[in-house]
Amino acid sequence: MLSFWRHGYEATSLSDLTSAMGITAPSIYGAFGDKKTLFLEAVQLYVSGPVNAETIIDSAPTSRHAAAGLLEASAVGFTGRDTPRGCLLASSTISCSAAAADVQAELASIRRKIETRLKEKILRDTKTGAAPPEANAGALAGHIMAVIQGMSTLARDGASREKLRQIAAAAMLGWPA
Amino acid sequence: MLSFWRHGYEATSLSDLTSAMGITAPSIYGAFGDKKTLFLEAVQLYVSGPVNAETIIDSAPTSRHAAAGLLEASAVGFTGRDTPRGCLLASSTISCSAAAADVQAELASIRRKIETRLKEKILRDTKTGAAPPEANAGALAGHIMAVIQGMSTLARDGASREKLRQIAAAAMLGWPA
DNA sequence: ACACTTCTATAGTGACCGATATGAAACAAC
DNA sequence: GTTGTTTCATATCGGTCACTATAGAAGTGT
Repeated sequence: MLSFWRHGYEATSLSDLTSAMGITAPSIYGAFGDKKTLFLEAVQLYVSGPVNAETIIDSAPTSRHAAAGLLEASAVGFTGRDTPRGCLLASSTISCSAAAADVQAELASIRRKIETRLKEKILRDTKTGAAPPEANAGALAGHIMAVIQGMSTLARDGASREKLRQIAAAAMLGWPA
Repeated sequence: MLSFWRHGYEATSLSDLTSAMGITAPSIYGAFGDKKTLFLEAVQLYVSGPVNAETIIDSAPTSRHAAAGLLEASAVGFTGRDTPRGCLLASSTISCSAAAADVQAELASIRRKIETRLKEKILRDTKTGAAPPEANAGALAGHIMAVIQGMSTLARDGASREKLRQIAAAAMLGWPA
């Protein structure tokens, strides 16, 4: 999975996987079917890990806390010592061939779900008074998602955890109320 | 070049290029040397085109105008009718094999140059009074770059030009002064 | 001990990758 | 008209891709 994280879906070859996992190709195909399924199961592990977006959003008291929590988790998670830089979900199928368009769409769908969940959290806050009623929930959620995507690329380019934290702080400067 | 833009550096094959350019493989190698050089020349064309980051930054009256101008140019450029979605510079080497690490580093260097130029514009404004002296130039510039990176991915995922404009507006809400 | 199932490794499938050697066609010089 | 040079396409290079057919090893039940 680290190979998928580091090099992306298509640039990771079966021989990369066999040598990293310590098993041979027929075992992989017996257990997972094909490369695509193996990748999507790795993604599923990633997005439902101990620190995952849905949990952060749902357990936050307000949408502001949710946004800040997502950004902080990203700053930490994208610069881990024992993992590749950046985000598996954000970087592994950004550009790929037409043959992988369905995998790309699958990951885009996961990203959209996270954005929608954040947007609805903001919307609820505008109704309860925890956020100004005129706040543009779609724009705010989209902005946070864009920043997270960008932090992934910056982490891959070598940005430090502290730099990502400063970017997160700059992103939260415009949060309403 | 559109093939590089749409599918990225490694996912674009020589046969994609020959059929798109209407010439044969030996002609490409005679003219450019290899695939890597051809790609980097395409990137050079892209980043020095009629609407390019350096010009936007340098011709803006203030760093605030520069940031807003970069975001607006991104919203428009990433959703063009006759070009692939997103940004060639932001998406074509996000994840690639170890063999393309040098190409990846080259594009990262170009992105860093743009960020540095924006940061220095902000720094100058903090000295002339056009921006508050306590503004964190590095964080602000990094934030704008992250948003642009993220807008590229969102555009690829299908976000409309209007959606990107709203994200840009949300990103500028926190701009100081 | 023996038949049977399960698992995995060796070896190889056709297809495509980036990059070229080779030969034919077009053109310039005289 | 002949020669030398340049241009470009056909055909092919070795290598790697995702994937699998085959066969042997390990384990189980009786």
